[in-house]
Amino acid sequence: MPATLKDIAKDANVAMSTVSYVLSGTGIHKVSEDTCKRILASAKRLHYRPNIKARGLSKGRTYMVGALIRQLTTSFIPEIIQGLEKVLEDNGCCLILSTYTDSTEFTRKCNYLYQHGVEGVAVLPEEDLPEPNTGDLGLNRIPVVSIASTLADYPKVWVDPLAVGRMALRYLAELGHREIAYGGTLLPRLQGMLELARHYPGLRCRCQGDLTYRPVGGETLLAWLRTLEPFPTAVITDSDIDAIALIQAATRTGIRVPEDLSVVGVDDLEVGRYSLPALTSIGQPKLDQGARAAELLLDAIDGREIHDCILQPFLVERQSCRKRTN
Amino acid sequence: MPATLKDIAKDANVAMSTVSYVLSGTGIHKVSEDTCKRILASAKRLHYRPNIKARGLSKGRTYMVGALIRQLTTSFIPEIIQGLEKVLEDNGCCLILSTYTDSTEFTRKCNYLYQHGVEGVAVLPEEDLPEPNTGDLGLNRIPVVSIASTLADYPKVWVDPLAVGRMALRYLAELGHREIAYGGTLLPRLQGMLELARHYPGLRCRCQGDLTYRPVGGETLLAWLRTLEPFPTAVITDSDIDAIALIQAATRTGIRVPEDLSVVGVDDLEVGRYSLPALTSIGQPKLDQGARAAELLLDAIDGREIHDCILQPFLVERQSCRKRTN
DNA sequence: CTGAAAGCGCTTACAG
DNA sequence: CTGAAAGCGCTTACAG
Repeated sequence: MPATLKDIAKDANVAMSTVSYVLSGTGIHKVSEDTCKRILASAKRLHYRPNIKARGLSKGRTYMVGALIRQLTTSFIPEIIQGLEKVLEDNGCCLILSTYTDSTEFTRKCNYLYQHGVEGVAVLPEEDLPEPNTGDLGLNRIPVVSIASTLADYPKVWVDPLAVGRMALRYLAELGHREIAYGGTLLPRLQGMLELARHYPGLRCRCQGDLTYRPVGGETLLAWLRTLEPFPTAVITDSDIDAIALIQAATRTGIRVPEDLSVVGVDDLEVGRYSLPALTSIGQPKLDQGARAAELLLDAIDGREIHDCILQPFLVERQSCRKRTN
Repeated sequence: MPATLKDIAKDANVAMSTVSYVLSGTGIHKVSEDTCKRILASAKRLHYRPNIKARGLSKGRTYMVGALIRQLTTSFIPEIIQGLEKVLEDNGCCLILSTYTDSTEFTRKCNYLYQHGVEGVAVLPEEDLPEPNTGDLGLNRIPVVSIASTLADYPKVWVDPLAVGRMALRYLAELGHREIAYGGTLLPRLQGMLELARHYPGLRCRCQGDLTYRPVGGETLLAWLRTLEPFPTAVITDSDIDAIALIQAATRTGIRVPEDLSVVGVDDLEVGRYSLPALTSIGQPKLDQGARAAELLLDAIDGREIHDCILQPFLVERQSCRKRTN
């Protein structure tokens, strides 16, 4: 078993409090250099490592932060988590991972995290899923930050969706495209596109009639594109996954990407590099979102007031788009 | 602030110990039904939730387990983590996530996890990276289990590599292929292939001359294939990522997959579904590996003896292979 | 500059 | 059946 403060105190022949002062650094200035050295030596010799949870108990802290996520396996979540973890660790906290699949489980996991004593939690819901019952978290009175989501009740870290729409549209417009389809369902992104579209005479940007409906799979998206007259020369999807699925469906039916159709995805997922053609995408900062969320959480835990953090997307140009030729 | 045992005791007008007995369930039989009810009522009314870390302090436990991983973003790690987390949560423990990039950081993270009090740790090194200094973990005297790796010093959960090799080769052999290349570098997998190859007259399975060398990217792999005479009709790679990269390189140079070349990947990653053609792969159980590792860890923490756990791979047939025609 | 003491929120023999 | 007390490993006024 590990050495405790008491062991060190005995070994160095001083009071426990003195040991605490030097080993925690909180009162090191009021201990004589000599005593200090003796204590440090004992600590080293006995391989002392502070028991963080005991420290927490007396300071009313746990040094734990939770991450509540839908799916670790999809999309850009893992990178966000790494960003979170990095900043938390740098600040002496640890990250507890918790996943849920539905709102019942969400509630259970809130309790679970809370009982384990997390001092704050980062929520990462995915847009295409029903909103979790956030009351569960509010109940506990611990700071919450949502990441990459529009979850209403909490401070959030996210990427400006208007900028995403604008960036995708501008890229295609500059390539000469004038018949552009938006295959997604996010209103703010669409808004960004439409606002910008006005600046390009003759540019038409069309979307699906039912924006509450989320197309499942490339076939569905392709079927919708086929209803457009004329057939668009470029399409913007809501994610790289959608874009790749669309490319697969198109390729199967003889539509060539990018020769016949330019495709822009969103997220800059790793899979985009493995698709054929490699996918051009509007990327969103991932590590950064996690890191910023961690900073907000840490601030809130320290009692500081926090505000939403909006990050900007970036363009990743690969091979799925080309200049309009026809 | 949350209600404590003391609050409940005062509210229900009994001793703290009595409250502890009923709320923790450890002595509920020795408390009268009436007292019991009063306590339960108070607890509910004051929204009592036990402070797990305080409980842990007196029981000498922390109910925390760590996962030490190289990269959360690649490969099948996220699914393994989900498997870990599920079983841990079911057993009242929480999962602390920690990532490292090199052996210095590995050491730091070991200390970090240890100081936070984890009772055990699951290590998930990736094969293509230098082995971390596992002594760091041993020093701490807490149980360690390695997952999906050959890390020597610890009990492990992994997939039988011979079976992986056998399964890939059998599949291609049954499709009629006789000139098969193994583009990976894992000896046990190769061994599985070669053992099985004997049963197919005329089958030749070739590998790279330097098995310590890990080909980077599809171009490199393709270049190696081109040195073979005759050009193989099928190739087995070490991962889906390698396989997809190879397919991209091949496609670019006019080699059609699967018409000219059948390709089998390993891991059954999600990206395999998005590649063109969709990738046939030897899958490995992921959630299961995580779950089994968690069980082992929990057993070891309880002081039980544990043994390696070997799982079997499975075949996921998609479109990157076809019957040999030439 | 140093130490005895109380407290963080729980558990668990031990006595009654 | 119930309660007073000590202890888990730390921190931090407070007194000397």
